[in-house]
Amino acid sequence: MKLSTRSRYGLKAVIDLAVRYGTGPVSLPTLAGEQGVSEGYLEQLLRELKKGGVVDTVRGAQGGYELTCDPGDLSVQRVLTLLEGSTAVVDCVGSEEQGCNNACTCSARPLFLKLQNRINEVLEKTTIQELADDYISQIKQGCCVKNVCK
Amino acid sequence: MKLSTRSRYGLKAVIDLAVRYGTGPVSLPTLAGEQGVSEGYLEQLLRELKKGGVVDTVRGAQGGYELTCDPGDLSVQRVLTLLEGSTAVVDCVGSEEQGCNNACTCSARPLFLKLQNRINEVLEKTTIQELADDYISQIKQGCCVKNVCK
DNA sequence: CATAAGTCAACCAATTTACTAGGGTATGGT
DNA sequence: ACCATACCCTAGTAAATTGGTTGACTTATG
Repeated sequence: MKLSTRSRYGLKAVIDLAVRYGTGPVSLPTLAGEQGVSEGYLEQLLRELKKGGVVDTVRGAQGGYELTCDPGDLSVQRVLTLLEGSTAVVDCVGSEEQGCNNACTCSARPLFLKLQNRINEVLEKTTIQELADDYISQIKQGCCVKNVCK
Repeated sequence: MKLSTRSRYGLKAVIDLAVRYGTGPVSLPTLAGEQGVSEGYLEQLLRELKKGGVVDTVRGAQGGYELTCDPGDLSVQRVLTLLEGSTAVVDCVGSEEQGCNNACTCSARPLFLKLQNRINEVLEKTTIQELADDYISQIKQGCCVKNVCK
């Protein structure tokens, strides 16, 4: 049931980009430095996000990454799906409906469906903007310093 | 975010035991046969469930496994926690609160907390009895035959 | 005492995860 | 022109996890 570090690092990078939305591209060294992740690893995650159209890049000096859309229009679901491949707890209740031909007699299926629904509700309704706002207000209260968290 | 086969096989075995609750022990070959899992593998899962006090065993001929309590008093949460180790999506929001000392400035933490709450709601409120009842009524409608599902 | 059945430890192969390394390409400033 | 900055891409790899299998042992029933 665990979320991979891919998802955690990637999501936090997106939130970072949201905080800086509209102020020009943010470089990989900046993003990686803030989270204590290696540049090489984070770059791979950002590339997935680029493929998925969530971030855009500017090459060359003074380049970097930026969100392609308003963070208020970006759901956590979309970000995690790109990073994780899928947010399904079991394949047979995912959006791709990978064929389990025993669906109707799988004794655990009703549970899986209910669980997946609740999860999707949260992931779809929560926007990156909300998380960025929460984060900013935490920072303003100045309780700690860094966003580093394994 | 995926549930392991451990959890799926183990949970389904427990539901199987719930369906037969009160009718004496069910043998490993019976349980394994019904789900198309190897006996060796399922045995490991059942052993965890025994350690956790969810099932009890009777050794020797005509022995087998049985639930230690009424399926109506057994939550899915309890079963999955034994099989999966923990149902936390990230360690820092699990019940053991494994120390992330940056909790207050982790930009993704509010999301993780909300997500975990919704998941726990479902897992704690759903009883094995409910799943067993659903399953029995599905079977009575006779749509397919087996409970085998990878 | 033979047979059915749970107990337990050890091992194994494949896959996934979480990275690292290193070479390539584009852009801006001097 | 040149160089520093920064994204682009592929490949490799160590460790952990997953999903098992094997086999020796113990305990009860008939």
